[in-house]
Amino acid sequence: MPELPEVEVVRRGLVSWVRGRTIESVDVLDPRSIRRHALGTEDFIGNLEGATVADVVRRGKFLWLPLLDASAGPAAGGAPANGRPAIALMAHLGMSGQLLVQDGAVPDEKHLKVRIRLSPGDGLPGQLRFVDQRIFGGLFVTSLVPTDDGGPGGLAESPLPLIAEEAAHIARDPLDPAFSFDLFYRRLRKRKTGLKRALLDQGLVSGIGNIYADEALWRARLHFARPTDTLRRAEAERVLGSARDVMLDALAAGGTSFDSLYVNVNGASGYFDRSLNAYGREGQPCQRCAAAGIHSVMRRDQFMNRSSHTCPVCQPRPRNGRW
DNA sequence: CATTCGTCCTGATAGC
DNA sequence: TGCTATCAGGACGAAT
Repeated sequence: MPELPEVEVVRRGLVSWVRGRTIESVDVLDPRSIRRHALGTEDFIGNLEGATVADVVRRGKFLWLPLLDASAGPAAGGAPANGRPAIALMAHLGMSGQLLVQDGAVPDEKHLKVRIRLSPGDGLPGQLRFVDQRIFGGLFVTSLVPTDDGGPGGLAESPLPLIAEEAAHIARDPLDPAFSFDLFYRRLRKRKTGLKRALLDQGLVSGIGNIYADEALWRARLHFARPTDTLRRAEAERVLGSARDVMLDALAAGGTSFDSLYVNVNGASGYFDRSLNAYGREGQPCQRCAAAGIHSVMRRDQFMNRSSHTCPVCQPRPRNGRW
């Protein structure tokens, strides 16, 4: 389940393999994987073929490749005179999406959805492949628009102050140097909802999914149903700091691979799942309580149609909790 | 307006 | 063995 650290691992991997290369041809093997491209398969392919990958940029869990259109100079019309990319290939990995850099001789993956053939590079693999089992993820082409907040964000600031239109509503993430805690806290306090709902809301803070939400809440000793409008500043700082720390740890470990669906661009899994303290630990002792000599068993609750893992001792349920 | 809910999907697994 | 039911969940549009 790719969340921010996993997407960032993919982004870093892609940069060295695809930046500066030209898209020669595209096969859409399953149109469901480009359903967010409203104009259809032909238009999708037409936008990509002949374009050159200028960069690989991320905001939250959205990843995109700004494209330079070689066929369209100022004379061809439609292209920006300053030579800046106007469109991007957008990717979201959803639940099970993978972006793999593969040699063309490698047999098609079972769930290969889109194949992108790249211009020959010096010993570089020839294809970028989008593989997705559950089809919650997808690819589409989108416009690049000016950002109103200084840049796309992420860990590697793009030199271009442009953001993919479909990612413009997404908030900055806790690892982003330009993330504003004050803005986050102000907006959090106005919400009438539970803390985990807020952490999962990509418009408030991005990059956090179910796994890292549970880990951040556990580290901060806060319950998922805690009403956001009662959170003290120190508590909000604690949970945001925990989210940042756990995602930095995961990034250093190459990402989490809980069920082997997530892999980096070379198909290798991260190993952060060995370090999880909450997610998937139902019925096992709470590590923090055990270290303090207290007996406590991690529990799992259904919440928002997904699982939430908490320690009943160090993350007590609030009396006026909001599910 | 803010918030919550239903929907999209497949494969692993449990239970009979 | 082979069937069915259940579960996993990110993001968006619809509903409240």
